Amino acid sequence: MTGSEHVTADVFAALASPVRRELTALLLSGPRSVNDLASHFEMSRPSVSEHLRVLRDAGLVSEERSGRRRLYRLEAEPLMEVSRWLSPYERFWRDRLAGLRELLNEDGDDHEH
Amino acid sequence: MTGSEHVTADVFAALASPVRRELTALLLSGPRSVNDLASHFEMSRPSVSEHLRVLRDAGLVSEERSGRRRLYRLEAEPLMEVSRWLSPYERFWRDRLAGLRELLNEDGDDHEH
DNA sequence: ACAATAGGTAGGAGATCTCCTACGTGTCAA
DNA sequence: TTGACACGTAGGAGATCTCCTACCTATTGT
Repeated sequence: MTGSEHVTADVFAALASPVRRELTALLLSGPRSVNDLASHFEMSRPSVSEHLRVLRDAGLVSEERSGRRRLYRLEAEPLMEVSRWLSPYERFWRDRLAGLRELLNEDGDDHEH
Repeated sequence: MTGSEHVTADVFAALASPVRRELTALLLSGPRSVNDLASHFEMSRPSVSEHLRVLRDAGLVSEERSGRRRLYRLEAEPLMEVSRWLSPYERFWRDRLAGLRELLNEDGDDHEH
């Protein structure tokens, strides 16, 4: 049992591509159609479609059909999982920073005038 | 300028592999040697070395030579960058949850007895 | 000095990723 | 209905990833 690894698995893989991170960033401002999204990239529209499929498979976006267009919408859950995955590491670097501050305080004591 | 994309770039790619996420998890408890790390995997030690190289290139770990061993240590900075990358999305899902709560409250009003 | 230990590197096989162009499907407007 | 539009899918070329087995170097203990 790898615990949280199961769910987080392909979310990280999906976010590994700069194009897909840019897509999620574009969707922060609200749902958008494929052509709208594709217009922000140099690459062909079908390629953007494929990136959207990867994001969809990871649960990061959902699609809603509206006439002949499809609106892609950002989904929060997988991102919350990334946040949860990150939390032990947050504790880790907080401890590091705390240790650093302590060290600086000792140094400050030495140099008090 | 893609802003935060620059630094975050290969960090996400490095974390895309389950093996490498497992490696960083192992390093949470402190620095470890390569053999120590490799013993937790089915795969060959050279392959683990390669994964460590990817993590090192992303700045996620550093190596310290100690005799004939090399201790790998988790580095906080790249993880903090992931956290910073995540923060606009945190705002996004907080808004979503707030909207959901509001909806539930309205629903509660309808059902008051 | 020599064998054993710790670990990186080379080279390659096979899988996967990323992009393309062509083409198919559903929907709207005239 | 017919053409234009919005989008997905197929198939394939080339790059990259992931793992392996050699093999090499540096360090330690005897």
